[in-house]
Amino acid sequence: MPNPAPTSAPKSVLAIGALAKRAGVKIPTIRYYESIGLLPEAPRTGSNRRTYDEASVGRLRFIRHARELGFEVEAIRQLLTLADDPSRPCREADLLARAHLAEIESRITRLEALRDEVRRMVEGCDQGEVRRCHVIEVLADHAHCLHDRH
Amino acid sequence: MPNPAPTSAPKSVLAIGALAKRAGVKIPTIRYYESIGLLPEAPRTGSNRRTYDEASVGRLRFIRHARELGFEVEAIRQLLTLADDPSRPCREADLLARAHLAEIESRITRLEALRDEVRRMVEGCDQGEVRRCHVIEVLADHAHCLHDRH
DNA sequence: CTAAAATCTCCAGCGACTGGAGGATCAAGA
DNA sequence: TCTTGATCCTCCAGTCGCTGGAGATTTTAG
Repeated sequence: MPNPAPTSAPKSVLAIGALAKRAGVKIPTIRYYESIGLLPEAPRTGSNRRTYDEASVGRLRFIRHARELGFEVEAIRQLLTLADDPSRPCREADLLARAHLAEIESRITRLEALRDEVRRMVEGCDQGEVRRCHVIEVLADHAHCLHDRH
Repeated sequence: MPNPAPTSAPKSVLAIGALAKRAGVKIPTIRYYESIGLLPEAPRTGSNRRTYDEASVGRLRFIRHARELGFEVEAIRQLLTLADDPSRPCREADLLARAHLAEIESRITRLEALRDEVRRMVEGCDQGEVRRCHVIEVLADHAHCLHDRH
């Protein structure tokens, strides 16, 4: 009895380990995402193992990518809701991303001030005794700093 | 019965709340620092309240400042050990700070890549439907990104 | 004297995972 | 067929650096 669609694309049902590899996240992270509702509850095999498909890979990659871009889980939850309903206006996603952009820029600014501070600190060190150590001095007294806020 | 030293310079013994204000940290944070050994155990009054002095203000400011500069608690612990012994060569403090500087610079670089990504994402949005939303697209597919690593 | 403010200890929670214990199940080789 | 090792399951505890609440006590101001 010939198979109608011989070796027809193995349907690609993935175990959690395979999904983890494909999406580049650790297994416990996947279970964690499921537990907080970022991923839907995966269908189980008879022996209670989670099963995934290609769509899962996409969704998980979406999440991972958003996390790498620094989005918080709550923001991702909103983005996923948006992404799941393609007919909605994307203004919300846009606003989310814009807020995130502002946050990133602020972080960069603060880190640059910080970098200047630490650089000054390191450059002022004459490698002598701690007694005269610029690093220690600066840490002990904010007045040595150029910036009020780090 | 006259007091031998009548109101002689209040010795400036600080309660935890006063210390918190002077050093700019919250009260539970002070207790937390004590619990992890960043601050020594404070001497107590008869009624079990912690007491501090000017030196405590300095030490706590040192810690807070180092935290603001992004040092981890473990690094601060080391720095405090160094600062407490002014006769030691400051090479260790210098190395610590240099390692920290490298870390900061790396963070800035990664954040800049991230910022470019998100900026591109936002600028590509035509405010239409999610169907065509650049933000969603980029998040769904890393291939849209300029950088491999964020 | 009383009422409010400050402090105490203990414990739980945040976010975003990470890892281990102890047990079940699967896939492959001898 | 048996066995070994890999993979999976759940549950729970730990990470880091705090933060805040409950409930009890003590200090301070009016």
